[in-house]
Amino acid sequence: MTATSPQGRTEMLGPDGAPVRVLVVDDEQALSELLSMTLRYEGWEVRSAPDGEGALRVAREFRPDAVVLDVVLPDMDGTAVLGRLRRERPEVPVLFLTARDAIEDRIAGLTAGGDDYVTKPFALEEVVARLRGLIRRAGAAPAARSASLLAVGDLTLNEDSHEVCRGGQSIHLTATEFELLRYLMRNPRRVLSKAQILDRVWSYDFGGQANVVELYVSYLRKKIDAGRPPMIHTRRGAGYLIKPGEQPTG
Amino acid sequence: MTATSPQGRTEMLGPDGAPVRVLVVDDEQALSELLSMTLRYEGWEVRSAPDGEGALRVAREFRPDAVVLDVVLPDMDGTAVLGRLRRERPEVPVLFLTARDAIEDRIAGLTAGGDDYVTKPFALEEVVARLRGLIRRAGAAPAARSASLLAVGDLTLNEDSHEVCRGGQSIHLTATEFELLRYLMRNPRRVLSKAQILDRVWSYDFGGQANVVELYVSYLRKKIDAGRPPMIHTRRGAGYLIKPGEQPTG
DNA sequence: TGGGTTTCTCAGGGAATTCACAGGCTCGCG
DNA sequence: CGCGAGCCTGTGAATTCCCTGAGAAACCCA
Repeated sequence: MTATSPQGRTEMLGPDGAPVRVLVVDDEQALSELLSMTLRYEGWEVRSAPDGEGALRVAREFRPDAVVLDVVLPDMDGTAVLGRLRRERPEVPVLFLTARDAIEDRIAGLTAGGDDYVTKPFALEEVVARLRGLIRRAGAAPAARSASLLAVGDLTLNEDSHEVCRGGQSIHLTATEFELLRYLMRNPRRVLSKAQILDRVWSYDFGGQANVVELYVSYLRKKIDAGRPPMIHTRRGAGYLIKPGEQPTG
Repeated sequence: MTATSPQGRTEMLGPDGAPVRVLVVDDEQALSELLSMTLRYEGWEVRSAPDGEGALRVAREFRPDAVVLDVVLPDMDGTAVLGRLRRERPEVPVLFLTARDAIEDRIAGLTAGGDDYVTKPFALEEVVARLRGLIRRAGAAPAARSASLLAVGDLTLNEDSHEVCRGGQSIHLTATEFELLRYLMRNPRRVLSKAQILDRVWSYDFGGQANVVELYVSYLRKKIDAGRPPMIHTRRGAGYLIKPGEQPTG
């Protein structure tokens, strides 16, 4: 189900070893494309539809392993799409996209069966992570729904419990700090520019100063690297990267 | 996917073994030509368009493997071009060109998946490097997105982590030093004139003295060659070249 | 509604980097 | 052997880039 490369980056495969298929349903074209491209880059096969009817049509022949579904669609509402989708593919997990101020209990109703949701405007890293979680849990036998654990050196990050430890010691992070660390840890030993980080960790409509990234790197360092061999490194003029703290080798 | 010529220069080939096709979209003619020339010299097949409409027309029949896209175009903005481009070629990676001070609000959310960007004024070597990265990663499965490693003798340069080692020992370089070394190492055993180096490693609007090149070669030697068989050589009146340090064959 | 938490802006300070300048050195040629 | 163009490199100034403290605004939870 999951293959690990020499670099430690993992690629998800479907039940039959073929790439996972994801259906994106959203009527905002720009958003739909942003999502599709991002998910493709994760190695998934992606199809998209702009409305409920289209979604059902595509789903029938594409047979997706997961669906990203905007709750508000031009022709029918999320509940209806979900219902008719489930009639044909009862087991497919769904990630809902919803406005921030959506009615709470309605979402609760929608996501009853192990589904999940993110609120707009979302961070791409968030969507990818949730979708990975859904797919992983849907594919694994109920007893074997293992947590997905990222590790770099003596630093570990549990994507399910949001637990972060360094050297066995638990560390509390805020949501943004966690997201940033996850992105770094999913790309160990790779220089990530501030703009790249901004694009993936902050919501797509963030219009603020680029130095929030610096700020949050600073926060992370205080919590992760304090009094220890530093793992978060600055490449001046290029960006940041995370790698195991080198033990002084003689 | 990558063939090595007798000189050690590597040439990229597309998925089908044919040369990689790149589409350049920029309305500044001088810049567009500069880019096209440079990319052609890399061994790629290049077409260009001055505006969004032209870009879409060319893309349709040229079927590029990658696109270099100026965010600001006369007829429509980068987002619109991107959207319509993606509708026809969903998987094509895009390298955005943007003004330095437009990073925050324009690019945020634009660089989905594997896309990337450079800010004007850029160094040609930077554009080529990023484009190579995009094409390489777009062709590879996510798990196989290995780092691209340049090596000359016992000197290695990792383009992902920006790590440079000689004889297993890590060496810290500044951004400009790194860029210069990369250019040298991508052209081992080949004499590069100071003018060539200036054109590729420094931004195209650099207006300073030509002896910055001498200066930075000097810096590099101190870090790379210090107390070791020299790898960076001067060809008086011609330029510089890098080659493996000869072991004294006495 | 109120207090604690989190996110983010702003600005000052500090350090790394870039670059010009200029004097000294070297190589190659006459 | 001596000269001059071309190259090397020390010095130092200006700049850019990054870090971080302080505080305002937004958010969350009871």
